[in-house]
Amino acid sequence: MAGTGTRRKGLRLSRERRVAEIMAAARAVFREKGYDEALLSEIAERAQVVEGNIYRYFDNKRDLLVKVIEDWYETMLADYDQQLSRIHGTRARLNFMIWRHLKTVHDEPSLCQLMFLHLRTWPDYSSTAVHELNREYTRRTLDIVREGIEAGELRDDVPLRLVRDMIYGCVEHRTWAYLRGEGDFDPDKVADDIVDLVLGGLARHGARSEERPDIAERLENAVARLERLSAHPDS
Amino acid sequence: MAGTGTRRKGLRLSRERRVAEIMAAARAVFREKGYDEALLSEIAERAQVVEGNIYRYFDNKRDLLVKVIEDWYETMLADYDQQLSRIHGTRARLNFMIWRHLKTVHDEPSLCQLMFLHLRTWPDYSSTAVHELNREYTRRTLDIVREGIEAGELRDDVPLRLVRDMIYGCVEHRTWAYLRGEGDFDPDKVADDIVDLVLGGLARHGARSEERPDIAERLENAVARLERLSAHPDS
DNA sequence: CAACTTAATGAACTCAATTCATTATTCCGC
DNA sequence: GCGGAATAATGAATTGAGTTCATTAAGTTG
Repeated sequence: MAGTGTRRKGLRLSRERRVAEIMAAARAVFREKGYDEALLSEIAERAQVVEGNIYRYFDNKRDLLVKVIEDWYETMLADYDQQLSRIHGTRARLNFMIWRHLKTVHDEPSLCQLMFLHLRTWPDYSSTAVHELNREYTRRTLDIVREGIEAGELRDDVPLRLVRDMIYGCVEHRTWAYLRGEGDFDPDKVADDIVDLVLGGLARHGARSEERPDIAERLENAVARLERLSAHPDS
Repeated sequence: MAGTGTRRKGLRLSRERRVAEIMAAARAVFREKGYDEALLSEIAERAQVVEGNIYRYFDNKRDLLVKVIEDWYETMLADYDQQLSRIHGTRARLNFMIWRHLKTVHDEPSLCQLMFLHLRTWPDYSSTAVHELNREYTRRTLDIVREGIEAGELRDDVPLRLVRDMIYGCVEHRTWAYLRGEGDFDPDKVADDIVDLVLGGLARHGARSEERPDIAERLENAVARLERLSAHPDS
Protein backbone atom coordinates (compact mmCIF):
# COMPACT_ATOMS: atom_id res chain seq x y z
CA MET A 1 0.00 0.00 0.00
CA ALA A 2 3.05 2.24 0.12
CA GLY A 3 3.17 2.17 -3.66
CA THR A 4 3.17 5.55 -5.26
CA GLY A 5 2.73 4.30 -8.79
CA THR A 6 -0.64 2.77 -8.05
CA ARG A 7 -3.95 4.47 -8.68
CA ARG A 8 -3.71 7.83 -7.05
CA LYS A 9 -7.09 8.14 -5.54
CA GLY A 10 -8.91 11.38 -5.56
CA LEU A 11 -6.92 12.96 -8.36
CA ARG A 12 -9.38 15.28 -9.93
CA LEU A 13 -8.96 16.78 -13.36
CA SER A 14 -10.90 19.38 -15.25
CA ARG A 15 -13.60 18.10 -17.53
CA GLU A 16 -11.49 18.86 -20.56
CA ARG A 17 -8.41 17.03 -19.41
CA ARG A 18 -10.35 14.04 -18.20
CA VAL A 19 -12.20 13.75 -21.48
CA ALA A 20 -8.91 13.89 -23.33
CA GLU A 21 -7.39 11.16 -21.16
CA ILE A 22 -10.37 8.89 -21.59
CA MET A 23 -10.44 9.41 -25.35
CA ALA A 24 -6.73 8.68 -25.64
CA ALA A 25 -7.14 5.47 -23.68
CA ALA A 26 -10.24 4.56 -25.63
CA ARG A 27 -8.56 5.11 -28.97
CA ALA A 28 -5.70 2.85 -27.96
CA VAL A 29 -7.93 0.08 -26.69
CA PHE A 30 -10.33 0.29 -29.62
CA ARG A 31 -7.40 0.19 -31.99
CA GLU A 32 -5.91 -2.87 -30.34
CA LYS A 33 -9.09 -4.81 -29.69
CA GLY A 34 -11.81 -3.67 -32.03
CA TYR A 35 -15.21 -2.60 -30.80
CA ASP A 36 -16.67 -5.73 -29.30
CA GLU A 37 -13.48 -6.94 -27.65
CA ALA A 38 -12.70 -3.53 -26.23
CA LEU A 39 -13.71 -3.47 -22.58
CA LEU A 40 -14.78 -0.38 -20.78
CA SER A 41 -12.99 -1.74 -17.77
CA GLU A 42 -9.72 -1.69 -19.66
CA ILE A 43 -10.29 1.77 -21.01
CA ALA A 44 -11.07 2.93 -17.50
CA GLU A 45 -7.95 1.33 -16.13
CA ARG A 46 -5.68 2.91 -18.72
CA ALA A 47 -7.31 6.28 -18.24
CA GLN A 48 -6.88 5.93 -14.48
CA VAL A 49 -10.54 6.29 -13.75
CA VAL A 50 -13.16 4.07 -12.38
CA GLU A 51 -15.52 2.57 -14.95
CA GLY A 52 -18.62 4.46 -13.93
CA ASN A 53 -16.90 7.78 -14.28
CA ILE A 54 -16.70 7.40 -18.04
CA TYR A 55 -20.45 7.85 -18.10
CA ARG A 56 -20.13 11.37 -16.79
CA TYR A 57 -18.60 12.30 -20.14
CA PHE A 58 -19.97 9.82 -22.64
CA ASP A 59 -23.46 8.46 -23.05
CA ASN A 60 -22.32 4.91 -23.63
CA LYS A 61 -19.66 2.79 -25.27
CA ARG A 62 -20.94 3.59 -28.71
CA ASP A 63 -20.88 7.32 -28.10
CA LEU A 64 -17.31 6.96 -26.93
CA LEU A 65 -16.34 5.30 -30.19
CA VAL A 66 -18.10 7.95 -32.24
CA LYS A 67 -16.20 10.72 -30.48
CA VAL A 68 -12.89 8.90 -30.81
CA ILE A 69 -13.31 8.47 -34.55
CA GLU A 70 -14.56 12.01 -34.94
CA ASP A 71 -11.48 13.33 -33.21
CA TRP A 72 -9.18 11.24 -35.37
CA TYR A 73 -10.97 12.29 -38.54
CA GLU A 74 -10.65 15.95 -37.79
CA THR A 75 -6.92 15.92 -37.27
CA MET A 76 -6.51 13.74 -40.33
CA LEU A 77 -8.39 16.04 -42.66
CA ALA A 78 -6.79 19.18 -41.31
CA ASP A 79 -3.96 19.56 -43.81
CA TYR A 80 -5.76 17.90 -46.65
CA ASP A 81 -6.69 20.91 -48.71
CA GLN A 82 -3.28 22.39 -48.43
CA GLN A 83 -1.65 19.29 -49.84
CA LEU A 84 -4.16 19.05 -52.62
CA SER A 85 -3.67 22.65 -53.60
CA ARG A 86 -0.13 21.92 -54.75
CA ILE A 87 -1.16 19.27 -57.18
CA HIS A 88 -2.37 20.12 -60.65
CA GLY A 89 -4.10 18.30 -63.42
CA THR A 90 -7.16 16.11 -63.23
CA ARG A 91 -5.31 12.84 -63.29
CA ALA A 92 -2.73 13.82 -60.70
CA ARG A 93 -5.33 15.27 -58.37
CA LEU A 94 -7.50 12.18 -58.60
CA ASN A 95 -4.43 10.09 -58.03
CA PHE A 96 -3.65 12.04 -54.90
CA MET A 97 -7.12 11.65 -53.46
CA ILE A 98 -7.10 7.93 -54.00
CA TRP A 99 -3.55 7.50 -52.82
CA ARG A 100 -4.27 9.50 -49.71
CA HIS A 101 -7.19 7.30 -48.85
CA LEU A 102 -5.19 4.15 -49.44
CA LYS A 103 -2.40 5.51 -47.31
CA THR A 104 -4.79 6.16 -44.46
CA VAL A 105 -6.09 2.64 -44.60
CA HIS A 106 -2.55 1.36 -44.73
CA ASP A 107 -1.42 3.38 -41.73
CA GLU A 108 -4.47 3.02 -39.53
CA PRO A 109 -6.17 -0.21 -40.46
CA SER A 110 -7.84 -0.68 -37.11
CA LEU A 111 -9.40 2.74 -36.93
CA CYS A 112 -10.53 2.48 -40.53
CA GLN A 113 -12.17 -0.80 -39.77
CA LEU A 114 -14.00 0.71 -36.84
CA MET A 115 -15.14 3.49 -39.12
CA PHE A 116 -16.24 1.17 -41.92
CA LEU A 117 -17.82 -1.57 -39.88
CA HIS A 118 -19.23 0.09 -36.87
CA LEU A 119 -19.81 3.79 -37.23
CA ARG A 120 -21.04 3.69 -40.76
CA THR A 121 -23.47 0.88 -40.22
CA TRP A 122 -25.36 2.10 -37.21
CA PRO A 123 -28.71 3.50 -38.10
CA ASP A 124 -28.05 7.02 -36.84
CA TYR A 125 -24.81 7.36 -38.77
CA SER A 126 -26.31 10.02 -41.00
CA SER A 127 -26.72 12.34 -38.07
CA THR A 128 -23.13 11.94 -36.95
CA ALA A 129 -20.50 14.59 -37.39
CA VAL A 130 -18.31 11.91 -38.93
CA HIS A 131 -20.84 11.53 -41.69
CA GLU A 132 -20.57 15.20 -42.48
CA LEU A 133 -16.78 15.10 -42.40
CA ASN A 134 -16.87 12.14 -44.71
CA ARG A 135 -19.07 13.93 -47.17
CA GLU A 136 -16.58 16.79 -47.20
CA TYR A 137 -13.81 14.34 -47.76
CA THR A 138 -15.41 12.72 -50.79
CA ARG A 139 -16.82 15.96 -52.14
CA ARG A 140 -13.32 17.03 -53.08
CA THR A 141 -13.04 14.06 -55.35
CA LEU A 142 -16.26 15.00 -57.06
CA ASP A 143 -15.04 18.57 -57.44
CA ILE A 144 -12.02 17.29 -59.29
CA VAL A 145 -14.21 15.25 -61.59
CA ARG A 146 -16.51 18.17 -62.14
CA GLU A 147 -13.62 20.40 -63.10
CA GLY A 148 -12.38 17.71 -65.43
CA ILE A 149 -15.75 17.65 -67.13
CA GLU A 150 -15.82 21.40 -67.48
CA ALA A 151 -12.36 21.34 -68.98
CA GLY A 152 -13.61 18.85 -71.53
CA GLU A 153 -11.25 16.13 -70.39
CA LEU A 154 -13.91 13.90 -68.89
CA ARG A 155 -17.23 12.60 -70.13
CA ASP A 156 -20.24 14.58 -69.05
CA ASP A 157 -22.74 11.73 -69.32
CA VAL A 158 -21.71 9.78 -66.25
CA PRO A 159 -23.53 10.08 -62.91
CA LEU A 160 -21.05 11.83 -60.64
CA ARG A 161 -22.23 9.93 -57.64
CA LEU A 162 -21.37 6.67 -59.30
CA VAL A 163 -17.83 7.81 -59.90
CA ARG A 164 -17.43 8.47 -56.22
CA ASP A 165 -18.95 5.12 -55.33
CA MET A 166 -16.70 3.40 -57.77
CA ILE A 167 -13.52 4.97 -56.47
CA TYR A 168 -14.17 4.56 -52.80
CA GLY A 169 -15.86 1.23 -53.18
CA CYS A 170 -12.94 -0.06 -55.16
CA VAL A 171 -10.45 1.15 -52.57
CA GLU A 172 -12.41 -0.51 -49.84
CA HIS A 173 -12.73 -3.85 -51.54
CA ARG A 174 -9.11 -3.78 -52.58
CA THR A 175 -7.98 -3.25 -49.00
CA TRP A 176 -10.37 -5.71 -47.43
CA ALA A 177 -7.97 -8.60 -47.09
CA TYR A 178 -5.34 -6.31 -45.63
CA LEU A 179 -7.80 -5.06 -43.06
CA ARG A 180 -8.49 -8.64 -42.13
CA GLY A 181 -4.81 -9.11 -41.54
CA GLU A 182 -4.12 -11.07 -44.70
CA GLY A 183 -1.34 -9.73 -46.86
CA ASP A 184 -0.27 -6.22 -47.69
CA PHE A 185 -0.65 -3.72 -50.52
CA ASP A 186 1.26 -0.84 -52.00
CA PRO A 187 -0.69 2.43 -51.91
CA ASP A 188 1.31 3.95 -54.77
CA LYS A 189 0.78 1.09 -57.15
CA VAL A 190 -2.86 0.54 -56.28
CA ALA A 191 -3.58 4.24 -56.68
CA ASP A 192 -2.00 4.22 -60.13
CA ASP A 193 -3.99 1.18 -61.13
CA ILE A 194 -7.27 2.57 -59.93
CA VAL A 195 -6.84 5.93 -61.63
CA ASP A 196 -5.90 4.17 -64.79
CA LEU A 197 -8.93 1.92 -64.71
CA VAL A 198 -11.39 4.62 -63.71
CA LEU A 199 -10.24 7.01 -66.37
CA GLY A 200 -9.51 4.60 -69.18
CA GLY A 201 -12.15 1.98 -68.62
CA LEU A 202 -11.93 -1.69 -69.32
CA ALA A 203 -12.85 -1.69 -72.97
CA ARG A 204 -10.31 -1.20 -75.71
CA HIS A 205 -11.35 1.91 -77.49
CA GLY A 206 -9.17 1.29 -80.18
CA ALA A 207 -8.14 3.66 -82.92
CA ARG A 208 -4.49 2.75 -82.78
CA SER A 209 -3.75 0.04 -80.37
CA GLU A 210 -0.09 -0.18 -81.23
CA GLU A 211 0.49 3.35 -80.02
CA ARG A 212 1.07 3.08 -76.31
CA PRO A 213 -1.00 5.67 -74.47
CA ASP A 214 0.36 4.35 -71.23
CA ILE A 215 3.69 6.07 -71.76
CA ALA A 216 2.04 9.37 -71.03
CA GLU A 217 0.10 7.83 -68.18
CA ARG A 218 3.16 6.41 -66.57
CA LEU A 219 4.93 9.71 -66.78
CA GLU A 220 1.96 11.54 -65.36
CA ASN A 221 1.76 9.09 -62.49
CA ALA A 222 5.45 9.62 -61.84
CA VAL A 223 4.95 13.35 -61.74
CA ALA A 224 2.04 12.86 -59.36
CA ARG A 225 4.36 11.01 -57.03
CA LEU A 226 6.87 13.84 -57.18
CA GLU A 227 4.15 16.32 -56.38
CA ARG A 228 3.06 14.19 -53.47
CA LEU A 229 6.61 14.16 -52.28
CA SER A 230 6.78 17.90 -52.09
CA ALA A 231 3.39 18.10 -50.46
CA HIS A 232 3.96 15.41 -47.90
CA PRO A 233 7.66 14.63 -47.54
CA ASP A 234 7.32 11.62 -45.23
CA SER A 235 5.33 9.42 -47.56
CA MET B 1 -53.45 -22.80 -18.07
CA ALA B 2 -56.07 -24.68 -20.05
CA GLY B 3 -54.68 -23.13 -23.21
CA THR B 4 -53.85 -25.57 -25.93
CA GLY B 5 -52.07 -23.06 -28.16
CA THR B 6 -49.35 -22.46 -25.59
CA ARG B 7 -45.97 -24.10 -25.69
CA ARG B 8 -46.61 -27.76 -26.08
CA LYS B 9 -44.12 -29.22 -23.75
CA GLY B 10 -42.24 -32.32 -24.59
CA LEU B 11 -42.70 -32.16 -28.34
CA ARG B 12 -39.62 -33.82 -29.66
CA LEU B 13 -38.43 -33.53 -33.24
CA SER B 14 -35.64 -35.18 -35.15
CA ARG B 15 -32.37 -33.35 -35.25
CA GLU B 16 -32.95 -32.38 -38.86
CA ARG B 17 -36.36 -30.89 -38.32
CA ARG B 18 -35.35 -29.07 -35.19
CA VAL B 19 -32.33 -27.55 -36.88
CA ALA B 20 -34.54 -26.41 -39.74
CA GLU B 21 -37.04 -24.80 -37.37
CA ILE B 22 -34.38 -22.99 -35.44
CA MET B 23 -32.72 -21.72 -38.60
CA ALA B 24 -36.02 -20.49 -39.99
CA ALA B 25 -36.75 -18.64 -36.78
CA ALA B 26 -33.20 -17.30 -36.65
CA ARG B 27 -33.32 -16.05 -40.21
CA ALA B 28 -36.53 -14.20 -39.51
CA VAL B 29 -35.29 -12.61 -36.32
CA PHE B 30 -31.88 -11.72 -37.75
CA ARG B 31 -33.58 -10.19 -40.76
CA GLU B 32 -35.90 -8.10 -38.64
CA LYS B 33 -33.48 -7.05 -35.95
CA GLY B 34 -29.93 -7.32 -37.21
CA TYR B 35 -27.25 -9.21 -35.37
CA ASP B 36 -26.85 -7.31 -32.14
CA GLU B 37 -30.52 -6.66 -31.58
CA ALA B 38 -31.50 -10.21 -32.35
CA LEU B 39 -32.06 -12.04 -29.09
CA LEU B 40 -31.52 -15.73 -28.66
CA SER B 41 -34.51 -15.69 -26.38
CA GLU B 42 -36.71 -14.48 -29.23
CA ILE B 43 -35.31 -16.99 -31.68
CA ALA B 44 -35.94 -19.70 -29.12
CA GLU B 45 -39.49 -18.55 -28.57
CA ARG B 46 -40.33 -18.50 -32.26
CA ALA B 47 -38.76 -21.88 -32.80
CA GLN B 48 -40.73 -23.22 -29.86
CA VAL B 49 -37.68 -24.32 -27.98
CA VAL B 50 -36.07 -23.30 -24.81
CA GLU B 51 -33.00 -21.11 -25.17
CA GLY B 52 -30.46 -23.61 -24.02
CA ASN B 53 -31.58 -26.17 -26.54
CA ILE B 54 -30.24 -24.08 -29.38
CA TYR B 55 -26.77 -24.93 -28.13
CA ARG B 56 -27.31 -28.58 -28.89
CA TYR B 57 -27.22 -27.64 -32.57
CA PHE B 58 -25.15 -24.49 -32.82
CA ASP B 59 -21.94 -23.53 -31.09
CA ASN B 60 -23.06 -20.01 -30.35
CA LYS B 61 -24.98 -17.06 -31.70
CA ARG B 62 -22.33 -16.31 -34.27
CA ASP B 63 -22.29 -19.85 -35.57
CA LEU B 64 -26.03 -19.66 -35.92
CA LEU B 65 -25.74 -16.58 -38.10
CA VAL B 66 -23.05 -18.18 -40.24
CA LYS B 67 -25.21 -21.20 -40.90
CA VAL B 68 -28.25 -19.05 -41.68
CA ILE B 69 -26.36 -17.00 -44.24
CA GLU B 70 -24.73 -20.06 -45.69
CA ASP B 71 -28.10 -21.65 -46.21
CA TRP B 72 -29.49 -18.57 -47.86
CA TYR B 73 -26.46 -18.21 -50.11
CA GLU B 74 -26.68 -21.74 -51.37
CA THR B 75 -30.28 -21.53 -52.48
CA MET B 76 -29.60 -18.15 -54.00
CA LEU B 77 -26.71 -19.29 -56.16
CA ALA B 78 -28.41 -22.48 -57.24
CA ASP B 79 -29.90 -21.31 -60.52
CA TYR B 80 -27.26 -18.76 -61.24
CA ASP B 81 -25.25 -20.56 -63.87
CA GLN B 82 -28.31 -21.60 -65.76
CA GLN B 83 -29.51 -18.04 -66.09
CA LEU B 84 -26.09 -16.84 -67.12
CA SER B 85 -25.71 -19.49 -69.77
CA ARG B 86 -28.54 -17.96 -71.76
CA ILE B 87 -26.87 -14.60 -72.02
CA HIS B 88 -24.26 -13.85 -74.64
CA GLY B 89 -21.78 -11.09 -75.25
CA THR B 90 -19.32 -9.59 -72.81
CA ARG B 91 -21.31 -6.49 -72.05
CA ALA B 92 -24.61 -8.30 -71.56
CA ARG B 93 -23.07 -10.95 -69.37
CA LEU B 94 -21.31 -8.38 -67.20
CA ASN B 95 -24.54 -6.48 -67.01
CA PHE B 96 -26.35 -9.58 -65.82
CA MET B 97 -23.83 -10.29 -63.09
CA ILE B 98 -24.01 -6.76 -61.76
CA TRP B 99 -27.76 -6.54 -62.08
CA ARG B 100 -28.19 -9.85 -60.30
CA HIS B 101 -26.12 -8.62 -57.41
CA LEU B 102 -28.03 -5.36 -57.21
CA LYS B 103 -31.29 -7.24 -57.30
CA THR B 104 -30.23 -9.42 -54.40
CA VAL B 105 -29.36 -6.39 -52.32
CA HIS B 106 -32.64 -4.82 -53.29
CA ASP B 107 -34.70 -7.87 -52.34
CA GLU B 108 -32.87 -8.92 -49.20
CA PRO B 109 -31.28 -5.82 -47.73
CA SER B 110 -31.18 -7.14 -44.22
CA LEU B 111 -29.50 -10.41 -45.02
CA CYS B 112 -27.02 -8.63 -47.26
CA GLN B 113 -26.18 -6.28 -44.47
CA LEU B 114 -25.57 -9.19 -42.14
CA MET B 115 -23.32 -10.70 -44.74
CA PHE B 116 -21.40 -7.49 -45.42
CA LEU B 117 -21.09 -6.21 -41.90
CA HIS B 118 -20.89 -9.23 -39.74
CA LEU B 119 -19.83 -12.37 -41.52
CA ARG B 120 -17.27 -10.79 -43.75
CA THR B 121 -15.58 -8.82 -41.04
CA TRP B 122 -14.97 -11.48 -38.47
CA PRO B 123 -11.40 -12.69 -38.45
CA ASP B 124 -12.20 -16.28 -39.36
CA TYR B 125 -14.31 -15.34 -42.34
CA SER B 126 -11.75 -16.81 -44.73
CA SER B 127 -12.35 -20.25 -43.34
CA THR B 128 -16.10 -20.01 -43.73
CA ALA B 129 -18.04 -21.86 -46.39
CA VAL B 130 -19.66 -18.53 -47.23
CA HIS B 131 -16.27 -17.20 -48.19
CA GLU B 132 -15.82 -20.02 -50.64
CA LEU B 133 -19.30 -19.53 -52.07
CA ASN B 134 -18.57 -15.87 -52.45
CA ARG B 135 -15.37 -16.54 -54.34
CA GLU B 136 -17.36 -18.76 -56.71
CA TYR B 137 -19.86 -16.01 -57.11
CA THR B 138 -17.34 -13.37 -58.08
CA ARG B 139 -15.17 -15.74 -60.09
CA ARG B 140 -17.85 -15.86 -62.75
CA THR B 141 -17.45 -12.14 -63.26
CA LEU B 142 -13.74 -12.52 -63.72
CA ASP B 143 -14.30 -15.34 -66.18
CA ILE B 144 -16.40 -13.02 -68.28
CA VAL B 145 -13.68 -10.39 -68.22
CA ARG B 146 -11.05 -12.97 -69.07
CA GLU B 147 -13.03 -14.14 -72.04
CA GLY B 148 -13.48 -10.55 -73.12
CA ILE B 149 -9.74 -10.07 -73.05
CA GLU B 150 -9.11 -13.20 -75.05
CA ALA B 151 -11.64 -12.06 -77.61
CA GLY B 152 -9.72 -8.82 -77.92
CA GLU B 153 -12.62 -6.72 -76.72
CA LEU B 154 -11.07 -5.74 -73.42
CA ARG B 155 -7.69 -4.38 -72.41
CA ASP B 156 -5.20 -6.94 -71.27
CA ASP B 157 -3.14 -4.60 -69.10
CA VAL B 158 -5.54 -4.22 -66.19
CA PRO B 159 -5.24 -6.25 -62.98
CA LEU B 160 -8.23 -8.58 -63.04
CA ARG B 161 -8.58 -8.45 -59.32
CA LEU B 162 -9.04 -4.72 -59.45
CA VAL B 163 -11.88 -5.06 -61.91
CA ARG B 164 -13.69 -7.32 -59.50
CA ASP B 165 -13.02 -4.96 -56.60
CA MET B 166 -14.26 -2.05 -58.64
CA ILE B 167 -17.49 -3.69 -59.67
CA TYR B 168 -18.48 -5.14 -56.34
CA GLY B 169 -17.13 -2.22 -54.38
CA CYS B 170 -19.10 0.15 -56.54
CA VAL B 171 -22.29 -1.84 -56.09
CA GLU B 172 -21.83 -1.88 -52.38
CA HIS B 173 -21.20 1.82 -52.01
CA ARG B 174 -24.03 2.64 -54.34
CA THR B 175 -26.49 0.63 -52.26
CA TRP B 176 -25.22 1.80 -48.89
CA ALA B 177 -27.84 4.43 -48.26
CA TYR B 178 -30.57 2.01 -49.27
CA LEU B 179 -29.27 -0.56 -46.83
CA ARG B 180 -29.41 2.08 -44.15
CA GLY B 181 -33.05 2.62 -44.97
CA GLU B 182 -32.57 5.89 -46.80
CA GLY B 183 -34.07 6.05 -50.24
CA ASP B 184 -34.31 3.49 -52.99
CA PHE B 185 -32.53 2.56 -56.20
CA ASP B 186 -33.34 0.92 -59.50
CA PRO B 187 -31.26 -2.20 -60.15
CA ASP B 188 -31.75 -1.98 -63.91
CA LYS B 189 -30.59 1.57 -64.23
CA VAL B 190 -27.70 1.27 -61.81
CA ALA B 191 -26.47 -1.87 -63.56
CA ASP B 192 -26.50 -0.08 -66.90
CA ASP B 193 -24.62 2.86 -65.46
CA ILE B 194 -21.98 0.71 -63.83
CA VAL B 195 -21.32 -1.39 -66.90
CA ASP B 196 -21.06 1.75 -68.94
CA LEU B 197 -18.59 3.34 -66.57
CA VAL B 198 -16.49 0.24 -66.06
CA LEU B 199 -16.19 -0.48 -69.74
CA GLY B 200 -15.93 3.03 -71.09
CA GLY B 201 -14.05 4.78 -68.34
CA LEU B 202 -14.36 8.33 -67.25
CA ALA B 203 -12.02 9.93 -69.72
CA ARG B 204 -13.17 11.10 -73.10
CA HIS B 205 -11.36 9.13 -75.72
CA GLY B 206 -12.78 10.92 -78.65
CA ALA B 207 -12.79 9.66 -82.17
CA ARG B 208 -11.76 13.17 -83.00
CA SER B 209 -8.21 13.30 -81.87
CA GLU B 210 -7.88 17.05 -82.05
CA GLU B 211 -10.30 17.38 -79.15
CA ARG B 212 -8.20 15.62 -76.61
CA PRO B 213 -4.70 16.45 -75.57
CA ASP B 214 -2.38 14.13 -77.36
CA ILE B 215 0.56 12.38 -75.85
CA ALA B 216 3.04 15.13 -76.55
CA GLU B 217 0.74 17.68 -75.03
CA ARG B 218 0.26 15.61 -71.93
CA LEU B 219 3.98 15.13 -71.53
CA GLU B 220 4.52 18.85 -71.84
CA ASN B 221 1.88 19.49 -69.21
CA ALA B 222 3.52 17.03 -66.88
CA VAL B 223 6.89 18.65 -67.35
CA ALA B 224 5.32 22.04 -66.77
CA ARG B 225 4.08 20.80 -63.45
CA LEU B 226 7.55 19.62 -62.56
CA GLU B 227 8.94 23.00 -63.45
CA ARG B 228 6.32 24.66 -61.31
CA LEU B 229 7.26 22.36 -58.49
CA SER B 230 10.91 23.24 -58.54
CA ALA B 231 10.22 26.94 -59.04
CA HIS B 232 8.01 27.48 -55.97
CA PRO B 233 7.71 24.36 -53.88
CA ASP B 234 4.86 25.79 -51.83
CA SER B 235 2.73 27.56 -54.38
C1' DC C 1 -40.43 -54.11 -21.23
C1' DA C 2 -35.83 -52.81 -19.89
C1' DA C 3 -31.72 -50.50 -21.42
C1' DC C 4 -30.05 -47.07 -24.15
C1' DT C 5 -29.79 -43.02 -26.92
C1' DT C 6 -30.86 -38.51 -27.74
C1' DA C 7 -34.00 -34.28 -27.48
C1' DA C 8 -35.49 -30.89 -24.29
C1' DT C 9 -35.74 -28.42 -20.08
C1' DG C 10 -34.93 -24.60 -16.86
C1' DA C 11 -32.25 -22.90 -13.51
C1' DA C 12 -27.78 -21.23 -12.66
C1' DC C 13 -23.64 -18.91 -14.19
C1' DT C 14 -20.65 -15.40 -16.45
C1' DC C 15 -19.39 -11.27 -17.90
C1' DA C 16 -19.68 -6.75 -19.59
C1' DA C 17 -22.37 -2.42 -19.91
C1' DT C 18 -24.78 0.79 -17.26
C1' DT C 19 -26.88 3.24 -13.07
C1' DC C 20 -26.82 5.68 -8.84
C1' DA C 21 -26.45 7.05 -4.10
C1' DT C 22 -22.60 8.61 -1.80
C1' DT C 23 -18.09 10.80 -0.97
C1' DA C 24 -14.24 13.86 -2.07
C1' DT C 25 -12.27 17.84 -4.20
C1' DT C 26 -12.16 22.29 -6.13
C1' DC C 27 -13.99 26.82 -6.86
C1' DC C 28 -16.03 31.18 -5.47
C1' DG C 29 -18.28 35.01 -3.00
C1' DC C 30 -17.96 37.04 1.42
C1' DG D 1 -9.43 32.05 5.35
C1' DC D 2 -14.19 30.03 5.36
C1' DG D 3 -18.76 27.97 4.33
C1' DG D 4 -21.26 26.36 0.80
C1' DA D 5 -22.31 25.37 -4.03
C1' DA D 6 -20.77 22.92 -7.98
C1' DT D 7 -18.89 19.06 -9.91
C1' DA D 8 -15.44 15.18 -10.30
C1' DA D 9 -14.92 10.57 -8.69
C1' DT D 10 -16.10 6.42 -6.42
C1' DG D 11 -17.63 1.59 -5.94
C1' DA D 12 -21.24 -1.22 -5.14
C1' DA D 13 -25.47 -2.71 -7.18
C1' DT D 14 -28.27 -3.67 -11.29
C1' DT D 15 -29.41 -5.27 -15.75
C1' DG D 16 -29.43 -8.08 -19.54
C1' DA D 17 -27.56 -10.80 -22.65
C1' DG D 18 -25.11 -15.25 -24.01
C1' DT D 19 -23.77 -19.69 -22.42
C1' DT D 20 -23.42 -24.04 -19.47
C1' DC D 21 -25.06 -28.12 -17.32
C1' DA D 22 -27.25 -31.43 -14.38
C1' DT D 23 -31.57 -33.36 -14.86
C1' DT D 24 -35.83 -35.06 -17.01
C1' DA D 25 -38.57 -36.80 -20.81
C1' DA D 26 -39.33 -38.99 -25.12
C1' DG D 27 -38.41 -42.14 -28.47
C1' DT D 28 -35.77 -46.54 -30.16
C1' DT D 29 -33.96 -50.96 -30.08
C1' DG D 30 -33.03 -55.81 -28.74
